[in-house]
Amino acid sequence: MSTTLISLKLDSDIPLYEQLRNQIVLGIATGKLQPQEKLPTVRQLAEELGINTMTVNKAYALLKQEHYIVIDRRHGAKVHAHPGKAAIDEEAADQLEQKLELMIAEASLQGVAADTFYNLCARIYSRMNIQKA
Amino acid sequence: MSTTLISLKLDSDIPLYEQLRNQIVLGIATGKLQPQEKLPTVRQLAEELGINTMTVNKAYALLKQEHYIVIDRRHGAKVHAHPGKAAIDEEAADQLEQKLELMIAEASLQGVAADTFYNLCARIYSRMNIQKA
Amino acid sequence: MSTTLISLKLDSDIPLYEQLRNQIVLGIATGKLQPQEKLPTVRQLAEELGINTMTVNKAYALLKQEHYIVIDRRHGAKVHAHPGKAAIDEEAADQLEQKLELMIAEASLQGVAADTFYNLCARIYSRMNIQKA
Amino acid sequence: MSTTLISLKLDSDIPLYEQLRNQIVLGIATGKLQPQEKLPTVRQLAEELGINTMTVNKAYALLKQEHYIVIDRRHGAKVHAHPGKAAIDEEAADQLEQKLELMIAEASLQGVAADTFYNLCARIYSRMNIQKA
DNA sequence: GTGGTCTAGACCACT
DNA sequence: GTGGTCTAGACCACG
Repeated sequence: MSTTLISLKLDSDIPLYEQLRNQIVLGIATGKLQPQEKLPTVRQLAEELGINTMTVNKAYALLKQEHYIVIDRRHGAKVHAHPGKAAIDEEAADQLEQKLELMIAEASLQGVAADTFYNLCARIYSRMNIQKA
Repeated sequence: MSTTLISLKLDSDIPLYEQLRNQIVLGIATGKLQPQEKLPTVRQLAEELGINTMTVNKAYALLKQEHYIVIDRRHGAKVHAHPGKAAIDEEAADQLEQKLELMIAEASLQGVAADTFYNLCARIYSRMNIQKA
Repeated sequence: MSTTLISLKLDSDIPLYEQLRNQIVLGIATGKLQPQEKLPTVRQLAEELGINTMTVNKAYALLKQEHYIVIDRRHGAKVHAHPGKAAIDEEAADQLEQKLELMIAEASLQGVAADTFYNLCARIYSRMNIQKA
Repeated sequence: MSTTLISLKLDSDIPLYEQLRNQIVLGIATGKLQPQEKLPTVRQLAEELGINTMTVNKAYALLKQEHYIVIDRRHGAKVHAHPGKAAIDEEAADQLEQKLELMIAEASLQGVAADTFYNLCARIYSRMNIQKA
């Protein structure tokens, strides 16, 4: 993983560990991080980013819990082998719908029409190398 | 406003004032709260929800700052008259794109295909009474 | 006084009585309200603006206290005869300086250069019919 | 930051959190607070000033929202790096003009001539270390 | 140790 | 009656 993938904003409202988690998720979805690819060790990544190892640790633990990565004692952390394999559970689906609903509501009230919103989605999809589930 | 509109989860990781803000935004976007409609007073809502007035106050202040509602000294808080009037600024557009990108990435990795995602969007749009700007 | 002079924003952060006071002060400074000119009665103005008489009353009392108007029991409220006559007292001068200092500070931090600021002042002066003191 | 920078008037009609915000803005504009400089912690400042932490918190939140300061989760609040970078938006410009108009009107009616007013501005500008944008 | 959130209860300004 | 402000003191999330 080239570290240029990760850029943290220290003064963001989003916690560092969450920014880190988000960017790794994005990396996986876009194919910049390949299935089975080895991630840097907690210590390496922490040093490169200039942040606390605890913070990286928390991000990795979260990613593991969400099945985005697997942690192997012998080889460290690796991207999960089968992206999209885990069928979406009902809870995650609900949460997705709620978040999307709020986002669409906000966009609409700011004057973003449905067409514009769909176009934006399409643009995002096209620039992601979405892995077939 | 029927209070059934609002339901707070006390054990959520989203702050109460933000949950409140989100649900009011949703109420406006879906037309359950009409433009110019009067919102409950800070005290009323706080009592009904069993939370502190300061918490409601913070939510109202946030909504006011975002121009979702206006505060009339004589009659309390009201839904803003012109939903969708305020043109989206560049910063908000960027933020929308980033949030949407992450959401699409997560959905994809959970096996939600683009088609499914678009259908979900369509369903959300159809149940909102999007106000013409 | 033509009432078109006054326009209140019911949802402003500035109290109604203060908005009213400000606009009358502006009217006097720009010459739209002439020295000795009779102001509407409290009741008239309140009705025209659709606000409470107490609010108008408070504005008039404030203007009287600041010597912008005089209140004559027989003829109601009138604009003070000698605008600019009352020499500025030290307290008012201090207050002016502090307010101006804060305003200049904010403007500067928002990227308004001194030149731009002076131009703005000049424009304001030119569109006021400043009465000779 | 030397605390002598801040002096609150408990009996003022300006809220404490706003006085605090104003004085910090002034400190930044005058260069007494340098870009990137660390501000006292919420607790420290509250104790020094003898006020509640929530009040300081509110002032900091306001300054953050206005982009005067940034909050770094690791080290607390700091003065923003680029003073004057954010271009003034139309709304802020309008508000500045209105406030300045009222101020000039009041000054004129108190016998402050245009020359005197310009001199006052010049004095204020000269004692500020206006940062180049 | 930092800021962020929340509570219970009080007082004030505005209309 | 409304929202706005402030306090004292508590707990939590983040790093």
